[in-house]
Amino acid sequence: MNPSNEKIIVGLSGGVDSSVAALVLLEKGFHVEGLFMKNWDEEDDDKYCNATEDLLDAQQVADKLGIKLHTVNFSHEYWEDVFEHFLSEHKKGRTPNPDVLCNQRIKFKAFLDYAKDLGANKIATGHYARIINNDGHYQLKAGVDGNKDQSYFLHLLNQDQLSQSLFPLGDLHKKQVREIALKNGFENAEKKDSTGICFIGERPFKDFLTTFLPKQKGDIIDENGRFIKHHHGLPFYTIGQRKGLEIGGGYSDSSEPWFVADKLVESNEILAVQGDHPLLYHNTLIADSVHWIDQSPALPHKCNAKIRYRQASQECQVMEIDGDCIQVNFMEPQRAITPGQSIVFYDRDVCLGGSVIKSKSNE
RNA sequence: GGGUCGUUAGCUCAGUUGGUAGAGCACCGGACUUUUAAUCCGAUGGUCGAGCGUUCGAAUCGCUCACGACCCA
Repeated sequence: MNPSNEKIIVGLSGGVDSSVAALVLLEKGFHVEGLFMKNWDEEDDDKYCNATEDLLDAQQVADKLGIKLHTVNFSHEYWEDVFEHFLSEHKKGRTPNPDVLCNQRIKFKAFLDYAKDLGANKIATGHYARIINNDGHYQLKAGVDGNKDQSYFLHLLNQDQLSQSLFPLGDLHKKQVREIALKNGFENAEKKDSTGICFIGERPFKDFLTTFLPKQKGDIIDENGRFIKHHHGLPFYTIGQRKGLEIGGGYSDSSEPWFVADKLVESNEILAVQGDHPLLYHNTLIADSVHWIDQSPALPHKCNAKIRYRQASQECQVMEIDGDCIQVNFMEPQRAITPGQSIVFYDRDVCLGGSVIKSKSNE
């Protein structure tokens, strides 16, 4: 197909990445338009809300590129499809990853549908990942820039979604992207990468959760069941966490820092341990809601996995328990396996899919 | 009633032969990072229980008092 006959709608966030993505597509000859999403309703004077200035940045880039910029508000969809799940998971003592769902339900669903209504053949985003078409089977591959690879967040996409999406930055390094932006006079060329929950942004997480979840105090106990002090509520802690436990000296003979080893939902207790404690390590986990990007590999399957974004891939074996549920055995014990987080599988740089961690154990 | 040992940063403690104080943890800030965390870097923080002495100079010696722990009556 001749690129000039294809209309691509790029998700322009106001950041460098999506801006350069749009530019790359233009240079390839596509007909490009931009779409700015606002998915989190908040007062414009909120100190953490940058939506207004992000839109200005997006508009500046659109003007510079001479493309049309649409805007849309998916706050309702975001709340219902992503945020409510996020809150209910936290209430159950798990640590969810909202951005994984955001991609599946918002950017590559609500956004995709909206773009097609605008006449788009495909959509594009500034993600650092690659899509490979193998005779009609779409593969998701890690971005060439290993430091920025975002395939972890995209592992819930399916064939339909991948077939209608483009990641123009997949073959580029972040450094190159900034250089391109600079060369083209984008005002956001030096803009700091956005972090924090997608669309909500970076803000003090505990304070943020407090506005949505009740504070149910409970006990922090050590491995012998001894009471140490109170905690502020299970949702405000994550397995493996150090900061925020507020455990100073004097609770044991050791002066090593304390970490959350487990969250005991039934008794509303946190189990804390000191230093690089064995209770922080497990070599097996159970996960459900399995999603494979293409066909399911024949199980058991040896591959690599990440139990958190930006973690080095770990060797493991995936075994089927039933259709939706798997067990993963690691070659090396893993620190702080966290229920609610996604485990994402890779064969080399090909992302196979992932699953939501349910529990951890040792064999 | 007598005796011993304690009382130093938010917490637990270290402070050499007396020369106006350090560590770990916690807290705070920054870097990293489209989740939560981890990790790394940095900063704040003490009139050394109180008072009086000895000394050129005391957290460090002496005395008194307060508080705490333990022991003996």
